[in-house]
Amino acid sequence: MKPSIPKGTRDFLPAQVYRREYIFGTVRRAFQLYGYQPIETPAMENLATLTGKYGEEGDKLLFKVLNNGDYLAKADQKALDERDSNGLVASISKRGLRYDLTVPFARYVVMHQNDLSFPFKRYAIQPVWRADRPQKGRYQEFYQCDADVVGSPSLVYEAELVRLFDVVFNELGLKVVIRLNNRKILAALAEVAGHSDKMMDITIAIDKLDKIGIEGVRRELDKRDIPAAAQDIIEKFLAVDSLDEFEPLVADSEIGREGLAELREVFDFIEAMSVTNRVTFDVKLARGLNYYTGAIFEVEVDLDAHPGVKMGSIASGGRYADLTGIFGMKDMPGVGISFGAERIYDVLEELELFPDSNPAQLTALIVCLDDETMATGFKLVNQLREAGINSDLYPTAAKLNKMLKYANQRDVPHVIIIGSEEAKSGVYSVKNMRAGEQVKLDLAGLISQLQS
RNA sequence: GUAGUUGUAGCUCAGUUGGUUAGAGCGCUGGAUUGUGAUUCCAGAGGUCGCCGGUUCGAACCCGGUCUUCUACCCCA
Repeated sequence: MKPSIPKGTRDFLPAQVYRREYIFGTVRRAFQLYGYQPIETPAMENLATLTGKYGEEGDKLLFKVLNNGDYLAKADQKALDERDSNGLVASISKRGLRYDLTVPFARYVVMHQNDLSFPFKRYAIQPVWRADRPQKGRYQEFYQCDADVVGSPSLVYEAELVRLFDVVFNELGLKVVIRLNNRKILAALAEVAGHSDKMMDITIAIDKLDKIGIEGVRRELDKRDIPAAAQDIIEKFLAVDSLDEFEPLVADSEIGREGLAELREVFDFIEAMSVTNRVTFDVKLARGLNYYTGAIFEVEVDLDAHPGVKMGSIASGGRYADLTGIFGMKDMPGVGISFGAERIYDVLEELELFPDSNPAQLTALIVCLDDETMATGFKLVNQLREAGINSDLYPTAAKLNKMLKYANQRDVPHVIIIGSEEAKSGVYSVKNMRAGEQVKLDLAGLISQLQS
C-alpha cells in the first residue's frame, strides 16, 4: 500500500525536531523559572469530560474514539434507524482526544485536589487534536504549551502571565503585541447596549473589526438582530483606545466598573515590572469566550517589527472564575495562557529566527579505510563519546569518497580518517569539512580540539 | 460544515486540440579517481500520472466520485 498520514498531521525530520525542541525548551525554562510545575494528562479523555466545554463549534471539532468490540450491537437503535449521528455518538464512543490542555487540567485538579496545594501552578506541553480544516498555521494535531494557576483570584497572576509572554518571545527573538481585555467589559458593552442576552453575538461581530471595518461589523450585527440604536452604542465603545476614555461609558454598569478596575490593576502591575513588548488594551478582543470570565489575552506578531507576517494569534489565555465547577469543585478560580507551538514555529521559520547551533549535532564522524582498522575506529568513537563529544562511526570500511559524502550530508564538521598508518601510530587524520583542511592529532589533541 | 484550489520520478516542476515508448533540473547509484566531500565529466536506475469509476478506437489530459494540499468563510493555536 501507499504510505500516508492523516489529514492535518505531519512527520518531522530531525532538523525540524531540533527546532521544535528549541521552542519547547525555551518555553519550559521560562515556565519553570516562574514556578510552574509540569504535569501530564492522557491523550484520551472520557468524551463526557470534553463535550459541552467548547461551545457548539467545539463539539463538532472533537475527535471521538470509536468503542472497541462489537460497538454496533450496543448502539442506540433509534439514533441508528434515524441516521442521527449526534444522537448515536454517546452509544458508540465513550472516549475522545483532548481538544486543549485546560479542560483536562480542570478535571485533573478536581481529581487530585487532595494532593495539590493551592494556588497550584502547573505547565503542560502536549499535543491536542481538533478536527478542523487544515490551513496556514492550522493543523489537526498540534502542540500547546500551557501555564495555568488555579486557586487564587489575585490579579498579580494576570500580570505574571503577561510577563511570561514577554520573556518567552524575547528569548525567541520575536517582537509581539500582547492584547488585553476583560470579559466583564464585554458584558458591560452588551448590557449598556441593552442586549445582555446577545453578548456572544456582539463580541463575535466586533472581533472582526480589523478585518471587515465598522460597516462590516454593523452588517454582522444586523445579521444577528442587533438594532441600530444598540449598534451606535457599540460603535462608541469601539472608538475607545484607552482605559480613561472608557470610564464614562461603563459608569452605569456595575460589571463594567468591575472590569475596568480589574484592567487598571493589571496594567498597574504590568507597569511595575519591565515588559519590552507592547501591551495594549483592546476592547475588540473577544477570543476564548467559552469559559473565560475575567481577563482575556491574545498575542500576535508585531507587524511593525516583522512586516508581512500573516499568522493569527500565536498565544492566548484568560481567566476563568469557575472551571472546576462542572466537575464538582466550587470556588476554584484560575487563569492561564497557552503558546501555540506550531504557529510560533512557522513564524520563526519564516523570519529565519531559529539559531544555527544544534546541541544534538554530530561533532565528529570516524571513517575506517579497511576492515583491519575498524577495531581502532570503534575504540576511538567510544573514547570520544566518553569525553562528551557527539560522535559516530561509519559502520563498514568503504570508499573514502562515499564516506565523506555521507559526512557531508550529515553536516558533520570533523571527519577522522583511520587507515593502517593512523591505526599503528595512534595519530589520526582529522579533516575539517568546513575549511577543507586536514591535520594530524593524537587522542588527547583530538579531544581538546573537538571539545572547544 | 460552505466555496474554491492542488496532486505527474526521492524533491521542484514541464507535459501542445485526447494520439507511438510521459520529460527536465536537482538528488540517487556506478565510473573517470583502490586515501579525500560539497565544484567537473560520462553512464545508469527510478513513474499503478493520488485513488476508484465513466466517456472514447485511444485518457496524465474530458466527466463523476473519493482522498490529499493550500486558501477564503465559520471558528480557532
